[in-house]
Amino acid sequence: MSQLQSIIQRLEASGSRLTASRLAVLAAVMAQKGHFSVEDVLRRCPSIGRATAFRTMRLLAEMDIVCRVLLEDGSLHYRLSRRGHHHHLICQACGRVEDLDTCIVNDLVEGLSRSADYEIDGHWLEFYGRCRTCRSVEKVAAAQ
Amino acid sequence: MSQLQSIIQRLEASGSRLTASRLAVLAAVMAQKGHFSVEDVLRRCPSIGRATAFRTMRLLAEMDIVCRVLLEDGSLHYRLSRRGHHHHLICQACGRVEDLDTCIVNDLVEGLSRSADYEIDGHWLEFYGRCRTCRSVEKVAAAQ
DNA sequence: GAGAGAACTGATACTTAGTATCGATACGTC
DNA sequence: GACGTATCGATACTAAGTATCAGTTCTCTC
Repeated sequence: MSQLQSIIQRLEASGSRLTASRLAVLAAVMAQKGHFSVEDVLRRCPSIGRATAFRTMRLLAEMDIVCRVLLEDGSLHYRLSRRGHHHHLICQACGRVEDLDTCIVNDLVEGLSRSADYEIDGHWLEFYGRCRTCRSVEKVAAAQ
Repeated sequence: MSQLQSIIQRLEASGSRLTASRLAVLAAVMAQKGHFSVEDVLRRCPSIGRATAFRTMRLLAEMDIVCRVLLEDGSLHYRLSRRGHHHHLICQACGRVEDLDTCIVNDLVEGLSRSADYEIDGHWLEFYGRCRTCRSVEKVAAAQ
């Protein structure tokens, strides 16, 4: 089953209607390579209303079909999601996002809950840096 | 030396002028108990221009006098900063923020740099939950 | 198939957070 | 005092997202 089919199944199973607008947004989302803003989606689907785009993105985020990516400047982007809780490594040079397979702060959360006597039920974690490819390119450029 | 005096010294040492507006913003920042938005500062200093408030907060953030606090909904607040890189534990019930003494992801960053072959030079990390006080209050309320 | 009700739509106005611009003013230095 | 720079508040603007609303489409029931 293709990724699109699987998403469509999940949408239908949740009781949401599969409308033309939603399919258009879905297609735009799947056409994006890395992370993107709602404005990017709107640019790809100019016939879709602004409110509908935001509504649909919120729906997709709630269903864990897309996930939110927080950029270093604080702006919020989206990205087709692998399912389940995970974190991102974002290349500041090319914008490419890598998913971290598991949530690597679970141990930290447990330790903190005990030591700080907090009930921790959420966290934000994003890493920023430079991927291998961009680093090699920079090295080559610097050597010239 | 009081905290205010120390901040004033740092501002002067950086070559920034110590104007009435900046002192007013500083006073408003120090009067806030937890995290706050620029709008909160503006409410406390109604005579200060909007642009000036944003400018001054940016200056204070750059000088590490305040730090940015990312709320779970993605909105950006500020908070009088302990110096140096650190993270926050934010109580969703009362809004209180606790500072985590050290950056607890340094080891993670190092491991990731090696395993993912990334040069990691920044990260966002915030924890959300319920502090001890709020949890006790909830327990009492639930028992009644 | 008709009708009712819910889900969904795009248009639009609005809110919120932050930036850009600009002429006025204050300050430091000579 | 003159001059240059830093800073100011007012204001208009932008970007991102929400609220509202009348119209449309879908689904369900009869």
